[in-house]
Amino acid sequence: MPRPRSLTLTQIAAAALAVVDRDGLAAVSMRTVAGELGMGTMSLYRYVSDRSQLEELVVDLVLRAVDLHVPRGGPAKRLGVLADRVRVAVSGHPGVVPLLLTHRHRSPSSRRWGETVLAVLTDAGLTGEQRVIAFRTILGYVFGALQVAHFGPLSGPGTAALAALPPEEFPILAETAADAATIPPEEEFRRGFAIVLRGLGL
Amino acid sequence: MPRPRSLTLTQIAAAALAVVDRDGLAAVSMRTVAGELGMGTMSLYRYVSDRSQLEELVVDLVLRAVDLHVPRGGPAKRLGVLADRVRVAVSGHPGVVPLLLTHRHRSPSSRRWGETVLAVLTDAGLTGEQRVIAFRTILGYVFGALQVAHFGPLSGPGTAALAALPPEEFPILAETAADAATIPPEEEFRRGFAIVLRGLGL
DNA sequence: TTCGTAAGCGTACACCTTACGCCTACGAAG
DNA sequence: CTTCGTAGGCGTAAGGTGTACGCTTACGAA
Repeated sequence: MPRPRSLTLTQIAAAALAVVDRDGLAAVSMRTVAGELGMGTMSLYRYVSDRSQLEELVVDLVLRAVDLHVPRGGPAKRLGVLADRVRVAVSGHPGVVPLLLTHRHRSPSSRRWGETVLAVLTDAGLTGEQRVIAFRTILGYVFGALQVAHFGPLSGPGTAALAALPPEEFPILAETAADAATIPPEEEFRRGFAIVLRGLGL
Repeated sequence: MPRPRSLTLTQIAAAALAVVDRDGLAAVSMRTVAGELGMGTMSLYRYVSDRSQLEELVVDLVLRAVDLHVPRGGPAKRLGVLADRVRVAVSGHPGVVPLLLTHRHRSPSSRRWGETVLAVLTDAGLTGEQRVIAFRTILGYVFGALQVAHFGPLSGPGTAALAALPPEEFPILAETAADAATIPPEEEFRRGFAIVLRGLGL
């Protein structure tokens, strides 16, 4: 009966994500996103109640791109693939990393990914406290690795910045930064996750 | 010759931290922090160039409280203690977690902690790429665990919220949330870190 | 006592989120 | 085909934010 919606929440999220990718996270505001959609600022509030909810939508859109089909193979293989898919999805939108870190917990896609990971863990024979610890360790590593990859002292622009530090105060850090420069990000992520998996006995 | 400074950067950071602890991160602004110090808004800019730099100061203040004396024991014991000290320091100021995640890489205290961890790893016989991966995995876990502990679906308020979810879509997540409720945060952190250490062969 | 330097602050501006109320597009009912 | 109720879209405005600029003033050294 009433007038139908002209936009979906996904379209709104896509517009916000476009602004992030093009002009950076700092450029995101209710005005710029509304402008991206060709509508007035206040019209956005017909769809989202809040700026925070808009950010949530963006996070969910990025995480929705993660394929949740569990590949064939042992638990280690399965978990490795699931984790790496998150890395890939996020690496395509580096600007949203700060948003991911603070809004991930409210994203349905994030929860679905968690459910999938838990299914693999359960399938591998884990239950009770063991499963809780394993799950939280994996979660911690995956999002911690994303944090480190984008804000870390040994990755991306951080590595170069670190090399310029006083080597007398940070001798090993400087040396390690030099070593780190030769390892591509995916390899770092995968080898780090392999360590976690080994610790889990999978 | 000129008029001396009346405040130190540490005092500024402490004032900002006090605002965070009392009124939450959202309450932090140049005005409120200046008010906390009993000075005008613009006076703050004599000390920091930026809001971002103010946040950096807060992060560094929190991390400065981490004791960097390496305890006696094997590498696992040493790293476990160093990691847990970060957890303790941060858990006293939950409001700064989002700041930690985004500004950690510019904090000198954070770098000093990293140098200390690297020294332990070196002492344990790690070098080259192996050391890079080990370091980044530890870094990823520690800050990832902080992220998860404060924004996670299985911790703090998140656990209860999750239990209220549709169990038909997230059956294992709901079950795991119930299991998680009985494990105290320090134990989760320590056992998760133990998994990482085991994976590292330490 | 005088003077130069930098501390501290008042004002102002651009921009942000968002509350409120008007106009209008639309689909269903008559 | 007309009418009407609902909700979509937007203009305006208020309150809060970061910060540029320039004035006043406290202080230490000469």
